[in-house]
Amino acid sequence: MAVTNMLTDLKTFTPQRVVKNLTPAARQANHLLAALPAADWLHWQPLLEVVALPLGFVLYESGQPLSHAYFPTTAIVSLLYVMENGASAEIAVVGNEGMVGVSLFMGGGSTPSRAVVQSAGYGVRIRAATLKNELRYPSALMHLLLRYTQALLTQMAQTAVCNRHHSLDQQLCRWLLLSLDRLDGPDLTMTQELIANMLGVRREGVTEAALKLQKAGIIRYARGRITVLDRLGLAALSCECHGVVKHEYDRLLPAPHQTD
Amino acid sequence: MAVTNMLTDLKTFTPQRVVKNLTPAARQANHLLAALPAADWLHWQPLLEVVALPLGFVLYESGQPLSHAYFPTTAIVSLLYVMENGASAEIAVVGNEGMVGVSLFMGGGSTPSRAVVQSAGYGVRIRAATLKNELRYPSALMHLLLRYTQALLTQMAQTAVCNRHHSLDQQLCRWLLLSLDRLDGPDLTMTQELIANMLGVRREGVTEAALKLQKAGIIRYARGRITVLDRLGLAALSCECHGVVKHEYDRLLPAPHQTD
DNA sequence: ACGTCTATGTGCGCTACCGAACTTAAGACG
DNA sequence: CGTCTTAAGTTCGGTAGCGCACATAGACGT
Repeated sequence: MAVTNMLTDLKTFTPQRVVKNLTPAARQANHLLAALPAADWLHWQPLLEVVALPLGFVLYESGQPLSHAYFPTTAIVSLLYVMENGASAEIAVVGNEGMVGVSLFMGGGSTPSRAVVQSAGYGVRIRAATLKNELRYPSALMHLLLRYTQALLTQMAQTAVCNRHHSLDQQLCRWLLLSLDRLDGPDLTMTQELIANMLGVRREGVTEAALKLQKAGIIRYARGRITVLDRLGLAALSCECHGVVKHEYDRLLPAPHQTD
Repeated sequence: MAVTNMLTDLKTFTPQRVVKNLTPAARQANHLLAALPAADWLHWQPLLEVVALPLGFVLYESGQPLSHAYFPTTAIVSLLYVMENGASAEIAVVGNEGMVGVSLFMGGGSTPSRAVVQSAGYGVRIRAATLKNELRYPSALMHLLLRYTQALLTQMAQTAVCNRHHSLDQQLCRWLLLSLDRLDGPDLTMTQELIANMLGVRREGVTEAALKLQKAGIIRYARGRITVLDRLGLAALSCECHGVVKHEYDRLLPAPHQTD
């Protein structure tokens, strides 16, 4: 098993605190926060702070207590599991639709996985103790987070099934779609090496799969920059997994009702 | 991809209502119920009923609203995902340590997976509407269930990783250990065909793996009856996955404090 | 006792993916 | 401008698991 794991070699950045206040824009940028009733938002707002999340930043480490919960806005975070021998696999992706650190309100305080920033950007965070304290009684956010957790559960289940039954080609398509859903444009900054770590396969395998996609005119890429040219083509080549997960997210977390 | 799926061919039994009242024994038989403070138990007891769960009984179907939540006592339930082409894979196992139907209190009401009785036995159930209603406000059971859900999350994540990285041999060991943990004795009633469906592999693959284990004197089996002779041997051949999951269950759901 | 299921064992060619070693080429940086 | 680093492409032998076809052998009903 490949013990080479780029992710473990990356420097551990500390996130840059951003001093500017939470703008309404920052709120709208995360679907969970955006879905909060206005009254709740007024309550939560002073407890939140915007932080930069650089590529490779580790939000929490396997088994370690979480210091904060994060609501990504423009960043994408991978939940990944690193095994004893160093091999890794992504078990879920979190972007502006979700939250990192569900174990905080589930009661465990930690999980045997690691959260790493897969695509640099910004997020909003809240102190672990604060969140725990605030969620002792039911609230709109609590219910929202529970529904989100169920969606996360679905994503993990689907990952398990996909790992078992689908080809690397299909999984690459699924992964690209999953990332695309959480980004603004069609471009992602991501080397094949990193994708291989996420999928838990060889880098060479990703190269071959990516070549096929490029030859088919579905993506274009060079040196860590991938552009998706044909989203529908991707979806056609992907396994059902992406669709199922997306559908479940839509069902559980309907488009944020605009309360501003 | 194998479209043969024994599980879909099994007759759908209706569970036999058991008239006798909930004895203290029935409560102790499920760890979650056993962990409830005595006062809470008095509250919940009249809402529960004991049911027989025969092999192959479907507790809930993918995407369908749940009618009840189940707390297995002697039965074991598989959460499994059936794909469009009929291929299947188990994403988690639930025995007397847990509960089937977490989506009820997570808020979704359904999940894109199926719950099937993998080992016949008994369980305690509660009506979906009742549970939902009772859990609108925080309670001991709610916190317990949330912690349990986090353990389930870990199990799913580990399944995903295991599917990716470990050999069929190792996975069979993991699966046997997972089942053994939820049974009284060292015997399980289970054909290789069914195990193959759970693991999402060929029946022949299971045959070969099982042969190795039998030749090594670790298990003995014949026609749907498997006896584990050497649990430590199993654990030695298994991947780390079983240990990680068990450890996390123990951490999140400590041994029930005896309140009777 | 006989035929019939059903569970298990076995062989065979095939494919996807692995592990390793190497090449090529595009930025980065002096 | 030349050098270094890193991303991506290529090749090759090995292997785990697949799909398929078929053999064997308990269990069980009549």
